[in-house]
Amino acid sequence: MPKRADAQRNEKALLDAAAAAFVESGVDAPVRDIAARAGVGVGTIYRHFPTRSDLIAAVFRHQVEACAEAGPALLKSNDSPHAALAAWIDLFVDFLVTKHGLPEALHEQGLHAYFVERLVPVCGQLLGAAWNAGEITATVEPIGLLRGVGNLCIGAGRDDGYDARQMVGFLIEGLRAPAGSR
Amino acid sequence: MPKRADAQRNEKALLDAAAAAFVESGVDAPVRDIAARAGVGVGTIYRHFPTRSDLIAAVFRHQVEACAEAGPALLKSNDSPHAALAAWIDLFVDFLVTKHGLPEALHEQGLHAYFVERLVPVCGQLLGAAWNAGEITATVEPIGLLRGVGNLCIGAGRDDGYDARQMVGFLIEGLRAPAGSR
DNA sequence: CCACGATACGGAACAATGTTCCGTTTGCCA
DNA sequence: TGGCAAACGGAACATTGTTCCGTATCGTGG
Repeated sequence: MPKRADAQRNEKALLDAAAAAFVESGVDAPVRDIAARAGVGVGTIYRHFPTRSDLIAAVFRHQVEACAEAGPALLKSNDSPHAALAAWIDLFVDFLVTKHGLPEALHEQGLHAYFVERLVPVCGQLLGAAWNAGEITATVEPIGLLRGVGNLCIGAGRDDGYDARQMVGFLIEGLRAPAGSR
Repeated sequence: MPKRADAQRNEKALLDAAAAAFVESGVDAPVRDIAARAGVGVGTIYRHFPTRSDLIAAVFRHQVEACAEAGPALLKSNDSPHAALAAWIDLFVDFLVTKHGLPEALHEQGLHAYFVERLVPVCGQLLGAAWNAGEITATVEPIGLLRGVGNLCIGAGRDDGYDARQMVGFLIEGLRAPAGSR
């Protein structure tokens, strides 16, 4: 049976309010603020999203999806698999650095599971292709690489002297270094 | 004028208690737990260490100091400045990965300031030497590199599939990549 | 059109945590 | 030993995520 009309309305209002709050105050925006913005009580949030992480995941689902789907496409449109991997990671970084607080939130239980489930297979495919092409000789777990990149994005966009994109660039470039030099 | 005897005693008890709590529960150990361990009230903690970050900094001061002092020595004992840098970063990583929660805490205001103040100059010296030797061609801010390494250490030592040391290895190796390939 | 049961809602209440405040206790010196 | 500055303890406050339950609302069967 379909949800009640008010429930559907509230869910959408919550997603909109959360998105707005995340833009304005970062992903750490307090649950109460989001509830107030949506004009509902906190209980309503928790009925729709059992955990703050679930709400965050729901808000960003579309963008994560888009990122995941871009993987195979990049593999086709790039001559070198390593270049495709670099381009894909770039997309991931673009996504992360524009969401204040998301990279740090990525360590929360539920959110972490969601990102891993959706993105690790894609990363694995790109990494595997680069390995097969001989562009990478080290044994790297897809999940390890993604977590590394996610971690490097922590604190990006505070315009102090930290350039997450540059650091990710080094990391990806380092993957290519010949085994002998490591 | 020297501190009162009980104050001195309590400060030492607090440092010991905090160190023990950090080993057992990580750097996130609640202030109340530390106070209880030391047999003092929370007010006493705040009189000695205005902020939790100050307490953390105090507990690890010796190790940070040792790390900082190792920099110039490594520069002398290594043929290549890049190798010295790698060795020094290794020391830093060793320090971080053995302290549950420290890398994430590194973003707290006071703690961050302390680490930056003490370690950035050392990192800058190693980085400068590698640059002068032509082993690094990119322009990298010492603070950026340190933050990157610190970030990569987040979540290390939970023995899930994340190998912070490996990621840091890639990052440092990536510094060396010729400018044309970036 | 209305009553009624299932569904959903609101927000008070709880737990955990960092931090502040202030009445009380204690060390030290004259 | 008396007194006071220094230090103490822990209750109290603010901020969070989360849970709970009495109340309001929706939608359907009559």
